Amino acid sequence: MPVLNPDIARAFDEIADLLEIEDANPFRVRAYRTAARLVLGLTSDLKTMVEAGEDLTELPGIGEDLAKKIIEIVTTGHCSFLEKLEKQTPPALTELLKVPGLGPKRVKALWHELDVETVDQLTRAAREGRIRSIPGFGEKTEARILEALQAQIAAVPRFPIAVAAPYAAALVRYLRNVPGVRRVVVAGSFRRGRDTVGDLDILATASADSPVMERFTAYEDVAEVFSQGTTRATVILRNKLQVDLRAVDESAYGAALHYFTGSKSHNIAIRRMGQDIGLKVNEYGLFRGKERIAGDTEESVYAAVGLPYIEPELRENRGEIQAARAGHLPKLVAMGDLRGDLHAHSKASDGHYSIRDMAAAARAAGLEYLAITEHSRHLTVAHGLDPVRLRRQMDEIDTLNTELDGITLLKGIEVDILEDGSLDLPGGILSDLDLVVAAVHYRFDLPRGKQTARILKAMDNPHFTILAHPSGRLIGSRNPMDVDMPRIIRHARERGCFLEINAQPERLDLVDIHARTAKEEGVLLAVNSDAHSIHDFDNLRFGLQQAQRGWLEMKDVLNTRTLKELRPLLAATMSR
DNA sequence: GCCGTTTTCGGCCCGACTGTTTTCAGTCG
Repeated sequence: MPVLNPDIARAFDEIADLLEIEDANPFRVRAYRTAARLVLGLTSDLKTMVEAGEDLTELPGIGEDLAKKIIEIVTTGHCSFLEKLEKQTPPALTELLKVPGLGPKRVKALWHELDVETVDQLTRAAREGRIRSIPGFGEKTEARILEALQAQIAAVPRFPIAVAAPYAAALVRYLRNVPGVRRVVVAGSFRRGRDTVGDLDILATASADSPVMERFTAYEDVAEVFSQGTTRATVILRNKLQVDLRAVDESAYGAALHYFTGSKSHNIAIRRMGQDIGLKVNEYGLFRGKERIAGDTEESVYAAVGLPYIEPELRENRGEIQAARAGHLPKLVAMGDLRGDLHAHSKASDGHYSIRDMAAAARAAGLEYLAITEHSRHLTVAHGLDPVRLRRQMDEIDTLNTELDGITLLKGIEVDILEDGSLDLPGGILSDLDLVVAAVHYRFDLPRGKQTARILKAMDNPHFTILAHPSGRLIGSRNPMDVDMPRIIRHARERGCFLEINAQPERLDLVDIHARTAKEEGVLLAVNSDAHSIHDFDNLRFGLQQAQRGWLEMKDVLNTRTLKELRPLLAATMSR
C-alpha cells in the first residue's frame, strides 16, 4: 500500500486536531496544519522525493522534525507520534471537531465533563439536555449543536464551481440593485477558480446607510439566516449552498477583495511580508501605524509589499509569491487564446446534436477547429462506433468540411482503453484519423499498479494522441482512479503525446496540481469541452480556469495552436 | 514546530459574530 501525499496530509491534520484538543501550543498546531496544506498542494510525490534522497527541509514549513515524520510515514506506512497521541486522546474526538460550532476547547470540555467521545454520544447528551450544564455552555449552544448534528446527517458536499456559478450570478445581480451599493463581486474559492466551492464569499462596497445586509438576508432564495451583523452576514440558500456577504466602504475595495479572495495561506504570507516592513494588513487596507497607505485596489495591496499583481487562480501559496518576487509569474493562458476543441460528441454516439450543429456552435464560441470524437464500440450504452460507422462518419466530415465556413472539423475518436491496455479499434482505421483521444470508461477499480500499467500500455499504441479525463473522477460521485499520475505524465513526455483537461463541470480532470506537473515536465495539455450538446462549449471557461490554476501559459496548451501549427503536432504522435 | 537583512530565541495574521458573560472566550473565515 503506497503512501500518497494526501495520506501524509491527513496524518498531519489528525495530529493537529489531537494536539489542539490537548491544548498544545497553538503555533505548534499551526505548523502541522501548514504542513498538511503544503503537502496537498505539492506537484511531486513525497515518497518519490524521499526515495531520491531529496532534502525535505527545503520545503517551506517543513523542518527537521516534520521531515523525519514524513520519512517515517512513507517508509513504514504509519506515524508513531500520531499513534502515541491516539492513545492519550480518543481519535474519535476529531470527528466532533467537524461539527460546526465545536472547536477544540468545547470538544475537550464535552469529553472531560460528560465523557462524550463520539458523535452518537454527543447526540444523546444534547437530546438529554446535559450539555447546557457544562460551564461556558448554555441552552442556545446546546440547541445549536443538536441542529448542526441533524444538518450534518444531510451533509452537503462541496458544489462543483459550474453548479454554484448561476446562483452566484443571480445574487450579484440582486445585490447590485440595492440602494447605496456600488460594487458586488464574488471572491473566495469561486474567484480563485477552484474545481469545487464550499460556500460563496460575496463582497459588496456600499455606503454606511445602505440596507444591503437586510436585503441580503431577505433574498428570496435564502432558507436560513445563520448570522447577521453590520458588515457581515451568513445565510444558507434553499439548495444548501452557504453564502457569506461582507460589506465595506468603497475605499477599502482592493484590500477587502484581496482579503476575501484568499486563499487563507496566501493571505497569511502576504501579511507576514507586510509585517516585515512594518505594515499591518487587514481587510480595510494596509496601515503604517494609523496611516493608511494602500488598499483601494488589489494592485496597490501587492505593490505596497513590493510585489506585482498576482492572478487569483495562483493564490494558493504554492510558490506564486516567490515567483512574483523573482519576476517569474506565468502569463496565464486566457480564454481568447483557445483556438479549437479536440473532444466533442454528436448524436452519432451519445451527443444530442448533429455534427453540423456542433460545428456551428463551436464557431459561435469563437473556435477555429473542432474534433469530432465519438465513443468506440465497447461503450455500447453510448452507441459507440465500430469501424464501419466510423468510416461513414469520416466521409461525412470530409463532405462537411467542403461546405462549412469559418471552422474546420477534425476526424477523431474517443476510443476505449480496454482492461488489458489495448485500444478498442484496430490500428488500420485509427491511422486514418486526425487524432485519437483515448479514455478509460470501465474497471475504474483496478489496483494502482495494474491501472497505471493499463494506461501506459495504451499510450504506447502508435496511434494514441490524447489521454482524456485522465483520472476518471466524477466530483461527488466517483473517486479518481488509483494511478501513478506523475509517472503517466512522464511517460507522455517520453512518448510525445498529450493529456487533457476535461472541462465538464463534474470532471475538471486533470486537476490543477497535476496540470502543473505536466507543465513542469513539458507535456502539452488540451483544454477540451467533451461537449455533448451545443451549449457545452460554455464549460471551456471552467476547464481553462483549471489550466490557469496549474500555472499554464498559452504555450503549454495544445489547442491554443493554429490549425496549421496543430496538424504536425498531432501527426507526430500518430506516425510511429 | 518553524524560522532568521532583529539568526539559535522569541516571535509566529487579523477581525467579525455569537453566546454567556459584565469584559471575554470560542469559533470561524
